[in-house]
Amino acid sequence: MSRIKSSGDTLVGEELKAGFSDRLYRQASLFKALAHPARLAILYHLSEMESCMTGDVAGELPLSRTTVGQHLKELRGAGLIKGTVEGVRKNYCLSPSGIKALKVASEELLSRIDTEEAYC
Amino acid sequence: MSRIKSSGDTLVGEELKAGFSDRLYRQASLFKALAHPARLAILYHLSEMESCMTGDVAGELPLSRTTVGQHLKELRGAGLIKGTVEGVRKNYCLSPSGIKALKVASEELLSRIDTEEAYC
DNA sequence: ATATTATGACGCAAATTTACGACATATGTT
DNA sequence: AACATATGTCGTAAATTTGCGTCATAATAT
Repeated sequence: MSRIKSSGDTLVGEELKAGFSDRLYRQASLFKALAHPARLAILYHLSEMESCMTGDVAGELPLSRTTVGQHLKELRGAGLIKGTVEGVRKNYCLSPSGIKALKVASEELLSRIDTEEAYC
Repeated sequence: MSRIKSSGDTLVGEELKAGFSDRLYRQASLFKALAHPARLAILYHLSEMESCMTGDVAGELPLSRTTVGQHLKELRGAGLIKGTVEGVRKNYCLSPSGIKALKVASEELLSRIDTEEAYC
């Protein structure tokens, strides 16, 4: 690895990792946020509920509240969801801008690699 | 791992993991294949070259030949690329069916979570 | 003030991923 | 046959991810 992992992590600043372009790193982290069934489940859940609390989701998934909290944190870090405090609880919902970024990234990738025939 | 990784692998068997639906697991593994800059770089490279050898890609990336080989293996496992033997070397290229599956998966996800306004 | 409730943060263990060097194998060359 | 070339496999080390229990904190309720 030898990757320099700073503190902020969320949307901070993409610091000089090994040798790939920032764009690749950015795209990869968006997809990484989708690379776990629990996170996909959370996104789907949020799309149906329009908003919900950590405890809520935890009840729906085969995972502990703490673990769900971590996945929520990662989704938030990727910018795909955001949360607002509402008294004791926190309300999470999909973040239009993050979803948009994901859309752009996947469209860019797919438009480049989409092909009808195999060359080998 | 502990995953039974058979030969054909791609859409094989999805055996009993924790508690999410097979569909979520399948989608997640497709996205996981895209969750590393090196793998994205390989896909982009293949889209430009139409086909290429392991050694080739390794030359383009800041990684050893062995490591690139592992990433190629993962992409192949996800069904996104395939390779044909050509004498001493192996030729890799994008796999239309795998790309198609990815396209379907990301379209499904995006159509479900796409939203104009934030609910919190 | 004292419970109760909902969360995030911290610490830890197990499982995975990532990266590589050293080998083994197979195909062409000379 | 002896060599060089292109790959895949194995073993290993380091870094990350995943999952979860335990605490600390903050907002309500009693």
